[in-house]
Amino acid sequence: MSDTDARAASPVRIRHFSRSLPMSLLRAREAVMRHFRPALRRHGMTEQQWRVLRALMTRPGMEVSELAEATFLLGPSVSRILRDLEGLDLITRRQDKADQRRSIIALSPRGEELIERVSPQSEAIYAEITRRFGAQKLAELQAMLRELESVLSEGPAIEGVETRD
Amino acid sequence: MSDTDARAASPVRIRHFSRSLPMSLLRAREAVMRHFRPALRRHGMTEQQWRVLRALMTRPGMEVSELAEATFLLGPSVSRILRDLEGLDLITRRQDKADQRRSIIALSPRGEELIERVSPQSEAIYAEITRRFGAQKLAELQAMLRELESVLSEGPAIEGVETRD
DNA sequence: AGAATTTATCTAACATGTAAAATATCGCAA
DNA sequence: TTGCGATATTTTACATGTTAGATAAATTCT
Repeated sequence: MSDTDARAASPVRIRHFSRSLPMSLLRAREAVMRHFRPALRRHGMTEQQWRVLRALMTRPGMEVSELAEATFLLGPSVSRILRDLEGLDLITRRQDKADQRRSIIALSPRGEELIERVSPQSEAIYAEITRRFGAQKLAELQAMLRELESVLSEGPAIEGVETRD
Repeated sequence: MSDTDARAASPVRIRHFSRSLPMSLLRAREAVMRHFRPALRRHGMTEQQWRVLRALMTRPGMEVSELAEATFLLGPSVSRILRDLEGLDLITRRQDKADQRRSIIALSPRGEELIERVSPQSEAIYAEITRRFGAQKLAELQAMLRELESVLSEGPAIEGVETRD
């Protein structure tokens, strides 16, 4: 859903919403991801699989719910992706002895190899993005994004008029 | 794909990538969209359908490729969404007499009614987002996002090392 | 001890993202 | 006039986003 200007009598009643906030965020993200995607494809990996593998690098083992949070993926998506990664022998899964509802997910040796091969390219791309945009500006943008997220996640949900259940 | 710090010998070899640029953009967008989604659901509409209908408000008729650009949706997605919207009687489709390959898409009367009902809620939500974050800061954020997109869309694609076809 | 509630994860179903390919139409050169 | 390349859109196939619900295990209460 996009933002709108105040209703006006002009023919263009709502600003061109490709410049709304959600759209701007989407376009910016696509402009960034477009550069990473080819490298991922060369290694037969999707963006979401990469996010999972990257998250698993940070610790020797993670629970599924932790992975969902770290990767910002929905639960059902993580379940399916883990199923595929397990089939590709890129991760291992074991049950938590203390709580059998939980699984502990870890990188397999093959998964670690793949990460080793992809990481240098990922870093190189990010370095070039930083160079083009400017490290100072990037830090400012990150701070603003963090603040936007924080401001909107605190306090009550915003509802439109005519709320009904 | 996420950003990375320079390789380090520390145990945390790559920064927690939930704070990478792509992830930050994704989280920020979700923080915004989370407030819009309930209102859309109350009208039985998905976010993408709303984007298409909103785009159609700006002109009496649009081509499919124009719609894809205005809504930042991929061609196959637009095709499917238009099929569904047509089935819901929210849009009309006619062939361009000058070029029969092209379709001209327009809002139907029902579509216009729906937009009239949803728009006030959308605007109210956006106004509250603006109030919470600050209009000045929002403008700055928009400008930075636009610049990021511009910087990354000009010049050559960035490729990682070991490029091979 | 047993029942009820809560929690963690997975599955189902459908919409959309994405890459590749197919189909129809148009424009241009020979 | 015909053939070829380009263009616009749709379709196919598969991955993921999303909501809702199912299953299994743990915790809490009676």
